Amino acid sequence: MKKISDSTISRLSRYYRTLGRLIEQRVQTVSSDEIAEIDGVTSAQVRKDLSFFGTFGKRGLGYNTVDLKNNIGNILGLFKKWNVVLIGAGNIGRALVDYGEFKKQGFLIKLLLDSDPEKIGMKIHDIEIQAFSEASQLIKKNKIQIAIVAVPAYVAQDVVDELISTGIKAILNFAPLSLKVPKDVVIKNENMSIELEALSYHLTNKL
Amino acid sequence: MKKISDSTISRLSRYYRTLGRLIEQRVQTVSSDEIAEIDGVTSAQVRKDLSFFGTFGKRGLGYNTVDLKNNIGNILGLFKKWNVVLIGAGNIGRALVDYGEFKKQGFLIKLLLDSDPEKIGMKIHDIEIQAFSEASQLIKKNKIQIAIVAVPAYVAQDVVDELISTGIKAILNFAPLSLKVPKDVVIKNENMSIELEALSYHLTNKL
DNA sequence: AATTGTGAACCTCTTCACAGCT
DNA sequence: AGCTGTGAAGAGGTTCACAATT
Repeated sequence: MKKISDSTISRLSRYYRTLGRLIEQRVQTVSSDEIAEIDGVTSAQVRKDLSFFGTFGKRGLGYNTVDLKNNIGNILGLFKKWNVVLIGAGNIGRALVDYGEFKKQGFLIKLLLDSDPEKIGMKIHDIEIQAFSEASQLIKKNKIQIAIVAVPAYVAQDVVDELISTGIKAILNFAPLSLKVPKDVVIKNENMSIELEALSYHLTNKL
Repeated sequence: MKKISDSTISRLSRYYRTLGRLIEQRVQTVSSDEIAEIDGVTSAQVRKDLSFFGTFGKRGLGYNTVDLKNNIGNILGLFKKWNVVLIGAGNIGRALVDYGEFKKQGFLIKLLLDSDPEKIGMKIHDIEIQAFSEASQLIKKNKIQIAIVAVPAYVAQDVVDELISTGIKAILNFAPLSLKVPKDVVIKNENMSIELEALSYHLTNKL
């Protein structure tokens, strides 16, 4: 399949949510222009993004909201269930377990690992914290496909290396540094500090 | 000043962290090649990013780590203190207050606002939760410059409109939808679901 | 000899504009 | 008449490659 840009994928996620809200409002048909307006992009962008994957609209009429949402859901693989391991039971880790949104979308946190002996055996929402040293067998046993890394920066690369050696191919990294992964592994970074620093930059230089 | 791309700004944040780690390791001089290698970009990219703001290196020698870190810190405005209001004392809000990293970097959460009467008066780490209805005067009194929005999607646009009317020009949004802001306001989105969905896409289509 | 700083070439993503359906 | 789908044009970002400097 042709290489699709990251920006296209993240816009598809946004259209998907937008369609969800439109459907809640009983809207049955929508034009690329309307989606574009809601999500702050151009209508050509919306049509181009969709065109990489097929033709989902009717000329002259627009898109059926329910159909388009299902099509995007399929493209993104959102109707599957994904088993997730979360490494690091600190503040961020805890918030992520609490955050119900993931579960609703099919990302199931099955495993909670930490290296701190004090934390092992404790539970967060019915999930018991287990030792990171057991990662390899637990990840296999629980058929985990996605890892969320919420550990301090100085151990993050080691944790990721270990995860990759157990066969994990998709990682969401919260540690504030760039991690090295082989090119068959996808890693996405979530870094609140970087976004805050972008705000700092704009306040400093634009005003 | 020439328009600098968002990607340049976020790479500068990453170089800044990398330089911090190098300095901890007593490294005094670094080449664009070494920074590039650590952060997974090309050396030309590093030099080009820096060139928008000045010339910080010595040909043949590279960059002094401490000087370069300070220069980038100044560019990003990281040596200022920023007063931050956090709207929404739910899971994410709570984790953000707990997360000590912000404070270290000069982002001071001064104000915690929520609309839930049950929560008002409660404290998180010495910060009392106050009513969002008081936003306007509290934001002015506390000289707040940055708002972090961690409220449910369906109220996020109203919250943001209210914040903008009080004069806020920089917003970090955790609600999973696109928000409309005037063009003199900077808004950055932090959306874990979108990154997870990108992982879902890659697992679904690449394997 | 090594490494920066940068114009030019290159590549990728976005927007335009219009033919083609409904 | 209205709106999609898309090739072509345009804009923007990245990499190349080399003169300039230490």
